Amino acid sequence: MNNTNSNKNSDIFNGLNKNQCLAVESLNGPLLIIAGAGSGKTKVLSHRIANLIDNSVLPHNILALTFTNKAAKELRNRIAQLIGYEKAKYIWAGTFHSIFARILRSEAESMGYTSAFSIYDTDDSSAQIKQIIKSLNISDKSINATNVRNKISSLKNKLISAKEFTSKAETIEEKYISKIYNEYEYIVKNNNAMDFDDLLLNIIYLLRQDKGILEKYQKLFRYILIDEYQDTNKAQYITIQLLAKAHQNICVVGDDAQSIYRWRGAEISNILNFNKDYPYSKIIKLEQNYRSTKTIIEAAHHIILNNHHQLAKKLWTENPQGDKIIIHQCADDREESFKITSIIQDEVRRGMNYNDIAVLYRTNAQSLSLENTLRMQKIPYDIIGGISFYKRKEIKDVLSYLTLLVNDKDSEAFRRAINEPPRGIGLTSLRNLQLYSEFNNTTLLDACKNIEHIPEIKGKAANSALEFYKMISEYKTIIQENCNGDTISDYINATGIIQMYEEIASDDAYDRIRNIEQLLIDIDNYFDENELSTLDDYLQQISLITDIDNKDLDDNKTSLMTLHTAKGLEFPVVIIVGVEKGLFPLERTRLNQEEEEEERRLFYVGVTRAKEKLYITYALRRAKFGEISNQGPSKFVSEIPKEYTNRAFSTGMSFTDTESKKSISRAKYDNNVNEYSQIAPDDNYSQIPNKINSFKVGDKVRHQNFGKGKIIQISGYGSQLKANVSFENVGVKVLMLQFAKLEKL
DNA sequence: GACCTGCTGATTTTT
DNA sequence: TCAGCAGGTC
Repeated sequence: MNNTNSNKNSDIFNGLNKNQCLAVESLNGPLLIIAGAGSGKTKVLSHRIANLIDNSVLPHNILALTFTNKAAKELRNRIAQLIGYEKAKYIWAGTFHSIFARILRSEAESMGYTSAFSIYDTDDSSAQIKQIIKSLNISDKSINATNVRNKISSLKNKLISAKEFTSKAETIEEKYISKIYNEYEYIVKNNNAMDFDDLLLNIIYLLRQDKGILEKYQKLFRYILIDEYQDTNKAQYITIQLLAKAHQNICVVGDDAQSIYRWRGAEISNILNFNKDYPYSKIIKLEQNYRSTKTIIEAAHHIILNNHHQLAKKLWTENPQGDKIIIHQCADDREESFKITSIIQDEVRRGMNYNDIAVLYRTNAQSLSLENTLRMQKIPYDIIGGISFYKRKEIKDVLSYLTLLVNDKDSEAFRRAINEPPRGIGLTSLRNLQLYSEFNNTTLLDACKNIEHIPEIKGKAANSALEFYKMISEYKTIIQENCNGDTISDYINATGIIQMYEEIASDDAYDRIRNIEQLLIDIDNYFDENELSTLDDYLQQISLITDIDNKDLDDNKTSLMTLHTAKGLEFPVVIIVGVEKGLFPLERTRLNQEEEEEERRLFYVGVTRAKEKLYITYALRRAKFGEISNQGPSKFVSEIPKEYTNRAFSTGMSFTDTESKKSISRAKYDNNVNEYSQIAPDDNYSQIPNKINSFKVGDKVRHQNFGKGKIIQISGYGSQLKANVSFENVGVKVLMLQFAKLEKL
């Protein structure tokens, strides 16, 4: 094939600038594309892939890796638009984690896993580590599960195995960590599970363990494209090298100025040294920005100039000059919140929609006081990020029940499921089950099956352990034969978890039931759409998606999110808040040049999200950990040349109205339904079957578990419709009609 | 095994 | 300030 395209397909090159064309044309050999913010990176990637296919490369020979599902989805859509879905679907386009999981699944046996291995998220890992700390009897205060998990994760990202770390460990703390790390490695493998880091690591082990396998994938992935290359860690870097070694058809796209994940192992040197790793590489710079006004681009440029380590480039745009950046100094965080709401209101009055506006902050904690004010002023908003749906306790519990059906080795899933609802199997019984299973080399579930051989567990505990086993194995058969929304729903009902929350009957419990119900609806939809899929397909897929992937930025709501989350997005109006000393850049980065540069890149990312208007706010006083702290504007503010800014100062108004603040400040965590914020996926409940509206006081009914009873009171409305039912055998229960499946007698 | 209380420590978090 | 959890009590 020619390196330059002779038979230009007009669609592929339509609307591309010179450098974009160059990038799309250069098909063979190593290529580094430095793509500044808003320079059409995804466009270039998708058009380059289309061009590969236009030059007779088969879709399944192309590997395109991104960091987020969102980026992957967008890339896939754009490719499909260019070449049609039929061809596009064979391209290996996805996140590092999902593509690697897919490969590992098909090669699982050769690595001592089954293809239904579980994928542990950070919470699962932490829980497992907590368990290990307990079992090793480590009482050292400095050893806590989250810290150890982070430490182990960063070791894994640097490809340092437990064994290797053990030989290096010097301090007492390191020795403890190496002990935990060894145990963790062993247990997770034994659980037939991989954590997020393992997905990256095991690929390397797989490719290194067997030359045949390496060659197989080198041949398969003849053309490799990597998005956000500046964010790759060592494991990803090595995998890419292994795969690209033979053919060197590797194209990486990135922007060192937007590298903001150093703290989780990203090595900016990977992009800075690309031309050393691949000596014959071509470098193409995309410097024309199509997103922002001249003012914003110029300001961003001056900010990033303060960083020393970077690749030379200068973003420019043909867009209009645009408005100046407005910097608001506020007396305190209360006033800042009001300022933000008035900015939003003004912009809406001028014709913007709420969803044209984004508020970006450095730390999640900042969203709280902001939310209060937004609610009071009736501004519709949506928090992006934060607590994920899939991390909710009840969701994880239900998923654990499902996991046990496909991976009975998963002790983490077992531990979650066994006592939710409480079955009278406490810590002591659990420990005995564990001892038995370790001694006899069986799963915990098998230990339940053989409960009669464990004399330490008797009575109620023994009985319910056996029942637990029976339930799991019964549904394992049912769901293996017939995997769909109905059988799974039956199973979850049989576990008693919904009934448990019905009995608790608090608002919180009803929220949890609704979340479970939402999950069951999702599962039902999944199996409707993917008839050939199995339960482990579903579980692996779900374990790699995040909340953000499901957020609908098209809803007419203002988005609130951290600066990190905002990467890759754009909004006509952006408000960066809390740009003050000690908060942004964070206090602890003050004396560390590298960390400060990363904070500056984060600020740069924030600024370049704005298309038309940028606001920056800071407060002179802020409540921090219950104390008032005084600070001035961030040094970043003064790095923007004055010619691009307009400054506004505090009016000196004082806000003493703290009552309303208190009453709603918890709402975020309470997951309340309200008309201004969509935190839980509540909207799907607007379609309530009419059936439940037909119940009235005095009706005689039957409940699956509670038997016969009579409705004595009805309260709530819509999805919240509840009935107080007096049952013949179990007394009065409050039930949500939507889920109680009451039968009219 | 479930519940209460008092202590601790608190960045960012693509997967 | 305030959520999460370890450790004590019933």
